Parts: sequence; structure tokens; C-alpha cells
Amino acid sequence: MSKVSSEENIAAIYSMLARAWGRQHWWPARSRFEVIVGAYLTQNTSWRNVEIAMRNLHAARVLSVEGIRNISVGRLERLIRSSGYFRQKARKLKMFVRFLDRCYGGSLNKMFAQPTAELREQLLSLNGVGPETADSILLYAGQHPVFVVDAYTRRLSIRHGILPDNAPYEEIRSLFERSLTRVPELSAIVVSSSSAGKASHSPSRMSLAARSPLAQVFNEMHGLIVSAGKQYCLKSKAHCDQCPLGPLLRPSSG
DNA sequence: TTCCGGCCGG
DNA sequence: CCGGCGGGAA
Repeated sequence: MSKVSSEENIAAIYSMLARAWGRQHWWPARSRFEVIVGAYLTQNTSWRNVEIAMRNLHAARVLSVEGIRNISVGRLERLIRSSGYFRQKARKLKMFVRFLDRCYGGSLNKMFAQPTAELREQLLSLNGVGPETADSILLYAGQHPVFVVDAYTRRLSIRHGILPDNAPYEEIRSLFERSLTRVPELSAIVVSSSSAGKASHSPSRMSLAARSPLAQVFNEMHGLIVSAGKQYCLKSKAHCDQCPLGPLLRPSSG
């Protein structure tokens, strides 16, 4: 069989899924802080249950740094109950705000102005923030160019022979970042389908995307992988015959 | 019963 | 490396 490098495989996955499904509008949230809260709440938890908690927080008007700073742990627990592990997660959200206050005077702007690598280490030092949560915050709340590795990424990569099943997080992350950085036309796929019309009516959003095209590619790739994982690459069973990536698995004459 | 966009402590 | 955390939906 023809030997294809992992980098080429990953690039192929990106272009096939992007072509099949287009933009993902991934990580729905109204603010950066909302992204951060969601990153905590969705740990080993279905997004469905997180949405209920987010609605509760929004209705209680505490979905902000201020709000989480001032709310009691008991009431916070009650509001996020649906997301599971609610006692741990309530404490950890309070701990994040304490960290933000202590190190950045409560300013997300100051926090995200930090260099990516330093901020990543700081986030990882927080109790309740592992690599996936840290990278989700960096990428989706801060537009820092890091690729988020999750269970879907591992599963899909293992099944496609890109990774051994014992590959450590950092190895996967650097592999995906390398693969998606190297191929220049990947960003063109994102850009072409996003800003087809010039002079859009949402300039703030566009300038952000334009400032960090690499982050946009990482963002899209993660969203596409999650879609594939939810629809086809299920945990117990994979429906490769229906999946847009099916052809990659079949030994072809190439 | 299983599964979910993990992480921590022993 | 392993158990615990935990509610909601399929």
C-alpha cells in the first residue's frame, strides 16, 4: 500500500471535510468569558447539558467575570447543576476568576495579551485546567493559534492510522499544528467560504479572523473533527461508508 | 446502560 | 495507572 505521511493525511482530512461541510461556526458564545465558562463546564460532558447551565447563568445575570466573582459557590453550584461534576466545576470557576484578579486585575484583555506559551503554562497550572481546557481557552476565547486535541481527534486519528493509541497530548497537538501550518491553501479554504463578500457588516469579527488566519484554520479543523466524530466516527461504531473521509481508509490505486 | 468537547488525587 | 466526580439524554 502507498505510504502517506501523517501530515498529508491531516491536510487531506481538513480539505475533504471543509469542502463537504463548509464553515462550522464553532464554539457558540457571546463573549470570551462565556467561552471560558463553557470550556470548564463541557469537561467530559455533553454540550447539551452545558447549554442548560449556560442559560441558567445568563438568566441569573452572572455570566461575566463580575458575576462569577460575586456569586456564592452554593448558588453557582445550583445554576450549573445540569453540566455534571457541579461541585468541582463551581469551585474551579471561582478559582479562575481569583487567578484573573490576582494576575491581571480581572482583565481578560491583559491576560490574552500575554505570549501564547507563557499564558498556556499559567492556565495549565490552575486546578481544573488540563491541556484541552487550556487550549480551548487560548484558541476560542483568545484567538491564540493552538490546536485543541480532544477525544474525537484521538479517536479519528487512531482509526485513520495517523497516531498510535498511546500518543501523548503534546505530540498530537504539535503534529496537527505542523500539518495545518505547512499547507498554505488551507487558510484559503476558510477565507474563501467566510468572507466572500467584501466590506462586511461585521468588521470586528473579520478583523479578528484576518489577524490570526492560523487560529481560524485550527478553529475550523477542530469543529470539523467534532462533527465527524458525532455523526460518523462514533465511539462504539464507525460509519465509514457514509463518512466523507471514507475514501481515505480504502486502499486505493494512488 | 452507555455516553458525554477531562481532570485530579491517591 | 486507577477511581471518583455527576446530571441529562439516547
